Formats: sequence, structure tokens, C-alpha cells
Amino acid sequence: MIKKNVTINDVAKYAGVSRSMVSYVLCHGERGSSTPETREKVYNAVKALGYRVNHTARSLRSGKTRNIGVVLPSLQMYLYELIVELEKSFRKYDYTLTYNFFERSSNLDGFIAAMERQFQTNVDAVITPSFEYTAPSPVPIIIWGNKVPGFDCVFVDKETYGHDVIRRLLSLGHRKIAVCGRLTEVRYKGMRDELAAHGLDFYARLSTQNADLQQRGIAAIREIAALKELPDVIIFHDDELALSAVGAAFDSGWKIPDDISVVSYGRTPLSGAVRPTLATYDIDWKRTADMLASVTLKRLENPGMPFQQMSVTAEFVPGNSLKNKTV
Amino acid sequence: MIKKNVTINDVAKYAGVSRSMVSYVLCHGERGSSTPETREKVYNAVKALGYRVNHTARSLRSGKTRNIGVVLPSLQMYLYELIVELEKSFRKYDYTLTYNFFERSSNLDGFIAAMERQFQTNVDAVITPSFEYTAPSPVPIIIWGNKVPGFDCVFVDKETYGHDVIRRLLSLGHRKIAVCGRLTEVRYKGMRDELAAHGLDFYARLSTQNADLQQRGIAAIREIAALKELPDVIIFHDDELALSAVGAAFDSGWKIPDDISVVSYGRTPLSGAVRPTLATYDIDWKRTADMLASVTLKRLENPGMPFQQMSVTAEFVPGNSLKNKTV
DNA sequence: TTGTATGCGTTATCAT
DNA sequence: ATGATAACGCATACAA
Repeated sequence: MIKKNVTINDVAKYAGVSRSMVSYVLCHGERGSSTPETREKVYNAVKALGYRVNHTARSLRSGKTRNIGVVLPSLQMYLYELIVELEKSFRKYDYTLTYNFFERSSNLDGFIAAMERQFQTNVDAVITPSFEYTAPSPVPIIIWGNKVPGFDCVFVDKETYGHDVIRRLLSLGHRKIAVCGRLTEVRYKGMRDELAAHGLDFYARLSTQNADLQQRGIAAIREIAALKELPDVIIFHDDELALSAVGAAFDSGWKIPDDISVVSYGRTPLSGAVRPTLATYDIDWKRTADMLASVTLKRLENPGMPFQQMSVTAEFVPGNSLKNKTV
Repeated sequence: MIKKNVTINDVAKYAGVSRSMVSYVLCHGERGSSTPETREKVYNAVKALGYRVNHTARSLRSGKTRNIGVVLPSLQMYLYELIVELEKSFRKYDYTLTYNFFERSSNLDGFIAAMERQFQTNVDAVITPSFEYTAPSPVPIIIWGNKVPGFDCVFVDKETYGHDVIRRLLSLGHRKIAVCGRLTEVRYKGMRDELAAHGLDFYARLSTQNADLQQRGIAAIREIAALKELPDVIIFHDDELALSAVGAAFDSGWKIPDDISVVSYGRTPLSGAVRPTLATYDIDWKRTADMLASVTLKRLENPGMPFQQMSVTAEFVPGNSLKNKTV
């Protein structure tokens, strides 16, 4: 580890030109009105001295940090894919990301605190799935995962997903349909509407809030077992929950999908690895990340732009956990 | 979204004191020699105006950004736990983290590029599992996951783990022990040494490099199937690989653990959710993150300090995938 | 106890 | 085409 602090002054001295000339060459390159010789001198000096622009000084001068804050709930492993893809997408534009996590279980305070932490580090914008930040924000807020008026949003159209999953289950001959998840979400409205259109309703609603994954699965299966009659199928909120419930079901001696079918949401790499493979819906993280990067940059470039609402569709992923009851 | 740009000057004006007085009060608070009245005035002004210290300006002035870079391989889901815990640990000290990912499959270039990206954004230090950055670094590099002379390191003592897992398998009556993973790692040396101490060697070595998880599992099982005789047990490099292999084994009609046992490394929340539950080793991420934060801050505070080598032990997690053959 | 002056490294503006 | 200068917001040394 070697410490150096090469500044633009050092480069100027080495190259025998003025400080501002170095900056000019570095910022405008070929397109500027500098002599090729001057440029050559500057480039040589930069290389010889190992000069790197001081990002902090540039940020102070320009008022832009090229740093985007991301605020996410902790505890949800599938977000790893989002994190990786976001970095790839923003990297293309020379933006950097900083993360702050909050506990879903804690009340709003955790989320607010996470936002506040972002604002304290001069980010140019903040991306978050939660939109309950009512205080005035010094920077644009981009919403991921929800559709919120008055914000730029990138989200899976969950209401459409809700309709789609119900139609699919009905077409496979399922009638007694149970759900297990955070039932206030709009996806469950989509499901209920679709069911209603067929003169049906949920066979059972399980809302399981336990923080521990195993416990959530066990609690879900216990609730199901308490019903007079088993449902045909359970729709789980996400793959992690589904997998833990499938494990618990196995322990109860139920066979999946023979005794009961399972369908989930938010494919993870493991969904196809376990047995039975999990029928679920895939979120295109790469596309999501690309959209987030694109809308964020547009917003920064043009703050007055009308709010953008961009939706992604979740694609069904077949799996052995879902039985076709019509055959 | 409301835009404001309250600076220390505004606060000074509002409070009726000088700019430097505001700075002094904010930095030294009670401990400084300012009048309680002055402090009161400053605090009121701060609150009234909604002033936030400009992090960029402070960084420029102090030469410290309070931002730590983290460089990780992408594609590995279990890292989510590390990311969340790191944020929690560093948050306590008012440090922020920025991530850059590189592809394991790509050659060294990807890693170097990721490091370079970090250096371009004025981080105070970089944490990375890879240590092959030979160019001089402008900031301290902290190694996570490996023991490397000449660096501060926080790592699971994998050689000890290697000994431990072999001893455990032997005590359970396993003799034909196969391994599947990146066989150059030191953990496999530990295993081999322990085997050698009992006059044994690996029954088979499977090194499977496929990027796709499912394919890796399938390839592993195919290799196993090609052996004359099944091993007693396979030691997998990590839980993701193990789970995909278990799925593939199931498809081949093998029963786990009756036909073959499985033990893995790096517990994920799902390891206990699947059936059979996976016998594996747990890495204490919270402790790892705490250690990384602590050693990083110490290094920044005291650059001349001798290099710290801090190890964590991986704890065995029982699971039904591992059979006791002695009963 | 408080205020003044200076500089951190950069870049945009304005002269030359 | 190039160089001098100012300013971004803050924190420190020093003076009062």
C-alpha cells in the first residue's frame, strides 16, 4: 500500500502547463480547442504521475456526487439479484450506489432513519420501495416495486400478476385457492377481482408475519391444517416463504403437489434446484435495474420532466409444485 | 420534493454568529468552549433552517470521506447476509459503504477494474476477498475471507474447518469421502491432511466450474454416477451448490442420506427449510461484519499499526442430509 | 469566547 | 490556445 496524493497542480507542473489547462484537457479532450501537443503533454503527465481526479473535489465544485442511495428492507435474500444488477446498470453511467437497510418489522422509524442517512451523504437521488417518506426530500426519490402517484416508479404490475395467477390456477382446475402473504398488497386485489369474476373468493387467507423464515413456513402450514378441508393450492408471497412452507408440509406428511399445490412469486436461483421444483413467477432483475437507472438519470438531467411510471411483467415459471387437476 | 441548499453561512446569519462559530459548535458541541447561549442559537438555527452538513465539503476539507468500498464477486446469493450485516456494523461509526461486483468467471481484469472503480470515488478503505491487486493502493485494503500476509484479514479459519469436517465424517462412519468445489482452496488441504492422518485420501474430487447453478449440480451428480462405486458422502463447497446437487440426485433416484450423505458449508436461510435439511457449517456474518468494521476503523485511525489477522470459526449445523453410519 | 483568514482540489468564466 | 481567478462548503489555526 503506497500513499500518494497527486493533484491537478502536480500534473500541471509536470506537464509545464497551467492547472486550468489540465482540467480543460481532461474534461474536453479532443473536442476542446487545445493543441494536440498540449494534450499529449497532459496525458503523459497524468500517466507518469498516476493522477486520478479527486472525486470529492469535483463533487463539491459541480454539486453532483454521481452517487445514488438505495434504501432496502433487510432480511430478504432475493434482493441480492437486484443489488448486483443495479450496480451493473448504474456503472455504465459512472454512477455509484450506497445502500442503507431497514427492518420491515420495525415501524416506520427504521425506514425514515435509513432515508435520513442517505441524505447526510450527498446522494444525487434515492431509490426505495417504500414511499412513506413524507418529509421534503433534498433529492429526487425513485420508487421501486410500487406504483405511487407523484413519483417516478419502476414496478412489476402486480395487479396484472394477480389476475394472471388466478386465471392460470382456474384453468388448471383449482378452485379452493388459499393465499399466504402481506394481504394488503395490490396483487391480492387483482386476485380477488379475478376470482370474483368467476363467482369465487379466496378459500383462505393466511397472513404470517413471523420474522424467522422457518417459523413462517411452519405457522402457514399449521393454519392450513386447521381448516376443515385442505385447499387445492396455496399462493405464497415469495419463494423463501414458499420453500419453508413446503418443508413444513413435508414434515406434516403432505405430498406436494398431490395433496396440495403450491405456486409462488419471485424466482430465486434455488426455486428450480429444490424438489419438487417450485412453480413461481420470475422478475426480470436486469430489466428492472436498467429501467431504474434510465429513469433516474433522466430525472437528474431534466428535473421538470413529468413523472415516469414504468412497469415490468412477471413471467410464469413452471414447476412440479403445481398440479394440473384437469387431467 | 423540495430543493433547498442551506449552508453553514445561512445558519450563521440566522443565528447571528460567525460561520466558524457554527462549525465549531457543531463539531465540538458541549465539550467545546462555546457559551450555552451560543450553542442554543446555533441549534435553533440548524433546526429552523433544516441544515445538514455538506458531506462532500467536509470530506474535501478533512481528506476523509467516511466511505468504505466493498468489492465482491457477483452471483453468490449468500453474500446478501454479509452486505446487510456490514451496513449495520459500519453504520454505528457513521461510515457508508459502496459496492462493486466482479465476475468470478472472468479473469483477473474484472476484479482489477472493480478495485479501480472504487479508487475513483475516494473511499477511505476497500474491503475485498480477493487480494491479487498488486498495483499500489491509495487506501488500506482489508481482506475478507482469506488469510494473506501483509494485509489486515478477517476470515473463517478454513483449514481448521477442513480438519473438523473430516473428523466429523470419520466419526460418523464415513470412509469414501468425495469433495466438490474449488479444490485449490486451503480448506481442501485441511481435509486432505486430516484424511492422511488416518491413512486415507479423497475418494473422488469433483471440480465443477459451470456458471449456472442447476447445471453445476447436475454435472456434479453425473460425475459421481460415473464412479465405480458411490461415495459415502460428498462435501460441497457451499449450500447453493449442495442444494442443486441434491435436486439432481433426487432426479437420479438416489435417496439422501440413505444412498449418499451430503454435507456443505455456508448456511443460508434455506438450508434448514428444504427436505432433507442440509447439514452444513454456519458462518457468523454479524461477527464477521463487526470484525471487519473494527479492524478497518483501527487501521484508518492508526495506519502504522501491525497487520491484524482475525479468524472466525465455522460452526457445524446438523441436518438430515448427513447419516450416522455407525448406528 | 468569538471572528478572520486560509486552503482542501476542482472547474467555469473571463481575460489575454 | 492558454492562464489567472473565483467559488463550491467546510474546518482549522490563529488573532482578537
